[in-house]
Amino acid sequence: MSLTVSTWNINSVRLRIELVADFLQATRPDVLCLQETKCPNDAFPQKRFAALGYTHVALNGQKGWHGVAIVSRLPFEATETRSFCDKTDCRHVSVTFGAKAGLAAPLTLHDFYVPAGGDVPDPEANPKFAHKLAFLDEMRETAALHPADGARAVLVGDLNVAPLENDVWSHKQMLKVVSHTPVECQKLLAAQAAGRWVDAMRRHVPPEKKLYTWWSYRAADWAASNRGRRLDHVWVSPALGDLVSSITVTREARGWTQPSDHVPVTATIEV
DNA sequence: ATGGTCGGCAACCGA
Repeated sequence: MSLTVSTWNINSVRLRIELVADFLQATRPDVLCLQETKCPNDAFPQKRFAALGYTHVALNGQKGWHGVAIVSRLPFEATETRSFCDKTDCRHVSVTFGAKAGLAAPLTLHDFYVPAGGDVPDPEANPKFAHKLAFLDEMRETAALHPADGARAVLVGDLNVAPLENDVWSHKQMLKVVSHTPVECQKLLAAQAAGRWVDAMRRHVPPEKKLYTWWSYRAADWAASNRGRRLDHVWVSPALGDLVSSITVTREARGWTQPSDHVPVTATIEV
């Protein structure tokens, strides 16, 4: 069977619930992972998702900012949230699919929202950048993010780092801009390598080609200037490396009315 | 070289 998983930094799920509904009705992924829900769990628009067929929900939200959520048409065997850097920030939720979803073997899905890191790329001067680097180090060291041989796992989310040269509009001009500094890129790639994760988006779009999932709100004309970054990612364990049959970046979502600055990324996995 | 825009929540902070 095919499993379709979408990831989208929605920048307030309550403000943009109609955009989410439109996307779900058009794309019908089995699972949608959201970041920056900016919504406490008791205020999450769960009924709206249920009406769209997404009756299974795993939440890790808080008031005002951050927050992640997984909504699914398929039931979970288990859900989990993890905290990083000894903070209460809501930046991770994971679910495991299994027999209840019709899978012969379990599959774990992690949804991440990595700290943005502020403006100054110096951990001495900027505690937010220090937090981002520590978060990436902890991702690298976390045993739960090192799938065992043969295990089926997917890691998606807004990782807030565009690690490759063609993940940004200008590698040279972005070298000192938070999200593409060498230290962040190296730490993100180290976390990826430590878990033996496969970058599924770059399996489908060669690294020579520009690929973006985010465009700043500050551009006068985001589409014309096209100064994008690939901040959102889909990683799969080696067991799934050859089983991702499609990757779709819904670029047009950036042009919808009152959009998020991120667009959805959808992966189809032959499980 | 600089400033440009959002969202939450009610001042600015975080992105």
